[in-house]
Amino acid sequence: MIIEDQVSWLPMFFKLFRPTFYLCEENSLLMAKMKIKEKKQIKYNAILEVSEKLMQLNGLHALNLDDVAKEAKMAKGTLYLYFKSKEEILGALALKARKMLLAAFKENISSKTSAIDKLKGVIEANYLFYKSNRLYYDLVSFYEISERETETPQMQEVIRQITNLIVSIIEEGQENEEIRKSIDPNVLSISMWGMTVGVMQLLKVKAELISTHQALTEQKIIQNYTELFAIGIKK
Amino acid sequence: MIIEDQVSWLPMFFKLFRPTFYLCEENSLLMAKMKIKEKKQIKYNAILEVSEKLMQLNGLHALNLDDVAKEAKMAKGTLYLYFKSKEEILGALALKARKMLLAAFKENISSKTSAIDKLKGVIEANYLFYKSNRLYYDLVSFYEISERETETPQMQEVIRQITNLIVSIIEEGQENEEIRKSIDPNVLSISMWGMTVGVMQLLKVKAELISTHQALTEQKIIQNYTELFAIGIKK
Amino acid sequence: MIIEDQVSWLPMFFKLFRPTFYLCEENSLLMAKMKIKEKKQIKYNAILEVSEKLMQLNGLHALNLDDVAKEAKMAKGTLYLYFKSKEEILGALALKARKMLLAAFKENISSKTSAIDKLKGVIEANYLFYKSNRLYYDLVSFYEISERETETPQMQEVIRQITNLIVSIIEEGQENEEIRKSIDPNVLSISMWGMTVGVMQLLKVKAELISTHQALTEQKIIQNYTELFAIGIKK
Amino acid sequence: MIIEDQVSWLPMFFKLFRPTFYLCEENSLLMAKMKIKEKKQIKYNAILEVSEKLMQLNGLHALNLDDVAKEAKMAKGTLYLYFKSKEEILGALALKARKMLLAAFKENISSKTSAIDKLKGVIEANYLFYKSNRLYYDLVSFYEISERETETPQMQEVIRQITNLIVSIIEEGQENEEIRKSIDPNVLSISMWGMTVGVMQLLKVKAELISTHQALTEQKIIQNYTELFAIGIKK
DNA sequence: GATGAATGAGAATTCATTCAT
DNA sequence: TATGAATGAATTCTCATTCAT
Repeated sequence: MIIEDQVSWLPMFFKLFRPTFYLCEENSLLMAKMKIKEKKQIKYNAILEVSEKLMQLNGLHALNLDDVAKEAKMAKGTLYLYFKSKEEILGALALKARKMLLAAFKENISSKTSAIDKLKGVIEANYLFYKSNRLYYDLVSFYEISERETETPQMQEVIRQITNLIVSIIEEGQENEEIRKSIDPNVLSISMWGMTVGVMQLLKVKAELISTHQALTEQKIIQNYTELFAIGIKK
Repeated sequence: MIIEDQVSWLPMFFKLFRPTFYLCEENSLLMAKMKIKEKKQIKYNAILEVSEKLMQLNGLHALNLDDVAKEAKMAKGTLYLYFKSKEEILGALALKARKMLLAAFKENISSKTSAIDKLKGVIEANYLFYKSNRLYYDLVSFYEISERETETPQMQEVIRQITNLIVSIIEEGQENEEIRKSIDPNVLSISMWGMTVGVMQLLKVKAELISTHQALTEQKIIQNYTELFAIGIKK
Repeated sequence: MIIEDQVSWLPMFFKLFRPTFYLCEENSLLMAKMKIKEKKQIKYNAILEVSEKLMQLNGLHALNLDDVAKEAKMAKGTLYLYFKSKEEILGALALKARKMLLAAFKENISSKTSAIDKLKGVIEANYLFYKSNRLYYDLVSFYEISERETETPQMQEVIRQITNLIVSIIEEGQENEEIRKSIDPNVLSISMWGMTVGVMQLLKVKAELISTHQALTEQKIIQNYTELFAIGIKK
Repeated sequence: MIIEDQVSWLPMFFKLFRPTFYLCEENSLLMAKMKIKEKKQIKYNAILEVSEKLMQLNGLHALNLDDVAKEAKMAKGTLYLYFKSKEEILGALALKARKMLLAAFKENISSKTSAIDKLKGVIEANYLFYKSNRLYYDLVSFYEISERETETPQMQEVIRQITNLIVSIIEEGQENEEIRKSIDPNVLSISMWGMTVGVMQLLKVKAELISTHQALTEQKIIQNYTELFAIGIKK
């Protein structure tokens, strides 16, 4: 590196300065680098935030890079410095959404002791996530219900973590004699994921029907599903 | 139109035929009307058939009215005499798909005696329908998992019939002491629909994952889901 | 067809009118069809003319569909009703250019009797074509000097005709003992084509050099090339 | 720049070295200047090498400054310190290509004694150059067949040298009574250049046609052209 | 009823060049 | 010198819908 080279012709006694020198050099370089990184991160985030905002206004599919650029006060080309394609923007948000969901699961589980309560907690967390982060929920299910070829390894990794989390709860439940041992944890994990996403999706799509039908409320449906699931897996 | 214009220059003596013409007017008018209706129906169906064919070839979303018109040997404008919009074509096919699904449910149930077997039959029919009519299944779930503002009353009606069918099975099961009475049939009906669609969707989206994971097969997942459901509702 | 059907219930005596009727019908239909075809042709030509004009102003490569649409007072989409792509516009003009060149060859040859004079005529026609139809010449050589994958069969056909024309002149010359028989007509035909295009291209590219160099004129170069060629092939 | 800045804070006693430094100043300044020039040259060359490499991979027209910068491990802006524009990079490479071609001519001629053999040698060298340095050949002909306003004096100079070389061979041939004296050497030189480039271009563009046509091979065409040319100019 | 030409707003992506640091 | 983020015009192609005939 440039600096090293220069240092090599510095007279011996000058090297006394090196410690201080390096400290401030290191700091200033580091700070400069950090500033640049931060700036990049800030713009990166700005694009995501604007995209999110626009999607919240107009829906997942109406996202349009012209609008994003305009709203983010950037040139359209600039977007492409941060994301290779529109798809990548969606992907980044979907990744974020999945991570949020995983975090929500972990959070909701942490206070539970029995395996079945934990699984109920996962369903509940899913529901709460859906209720409080509609766009993010949509992003999760968008990639979950459509066959995108564009799922990145990172995105798959989060799903894997979610799956593993559920599988480990199930196994724990089987060891504790809470859950029937005849059920393969992998199979249960995936069908639970399907059922849960399906029920949430239904709440979303049939929101109007549900709100007008006296016997139906979101809570009742969730509760019914949760109980049914719990009974179904119990020993 | 050209023909009308020509008729207008028909010579006087041609009007002699009018009396006879009038005599059979009622019938002929009816017949004419029927013919017209039939003709309309024929074209209407032709458009749907062509659309279906093209969607089967290229997928749900690749449908393109230029191609439909060309394939149906009509002008593009003609399509708009039979359907207000592209959306309406999709809607009509989705309606057909729902009707087919309802029929499949009824068919599969007919041989079953116990309520729980009937409900299992519904799940099975759903799966079989998914396996054998991919496009129609897609059409059902496309409208089921996305919030289309374009669901027509007719489409809702079929869903109502499906719901009613399931509700009545559940009620029958409760009377027979097969199914726990604490469950509200309406609630169960809707959550069953959600779960089932969700699990099917998962099979579709995660097909690759499932096929590469040794512990997973479509059958196992379906079976696991079905059993879990059956146990969950049993008395 | 509609018209046939109606005719079928026309009373006998009305059929007397048919001849006249058909005549005018036929005429009017034909005329309508012709009008439509003509209209299409007019627009098709308009697009080509506008493209040609713009290329003449800004060069072959600056052609831009926005400008074409604006200049032709059409919507951009309309262009795509007449041409599948920008490439096709270029191709159509290049085809026209090749046809014009072939015609120029034939025209210039027609008055010549000896084979060598005919070949000289081809070179001369090439030069005259270049001088009087610069854009078209560019279009010919654009496709001739760049490796387009987009040469259509039609375009290749014209080149084939040009080649055949030259081959047949050479063969004729060999029969007449004008041209050495040791030369393969196919080989000569193609190298003649290469040389000629090359010399023209040079005139074009080095126009400035030529005009400033006292010993050089286009005519001298062409003449020198022509003679050299003639001597080179003579018996 | 960083280095300058640091030097400026060097402690006083470091200046003791300055006398010595001054003694050799003239030299060192020269050396420094040379080093700077060399450094510049190194980067300049690096850019050209990378550009060449990328063009060899993807073709003449696919060159893209983003890629160049990345591959050369420079910032994109840095490219503009060494070249005013992308065009200038191409120009520099085209100049190199022309120089290589001139060198190839000289090399191939050196062993020949008769003027006609030398001219044949030029054609042969052209063909060999085309066969073995495709990119460079493309660069030569790209500037030779398209009217770039960007031909620099340097580039023109090389062409002048090529022309002079050929002119002098022709004159030599005329003195030796090998070549007809009626031909103006300047005219012949330029038409020979045109023909030769044209035939090579044809080999390139019609490569497929040639390879599929039984009567045609590159060698036959070149040979036919060469002979025809030789006969055409012979006394 | 039927036609099909015309529309024109989109939409995604590229890239040579500039310029503040 | 060197950087590299930012620009933004440029460009091709699509397609649901309309409307004059």
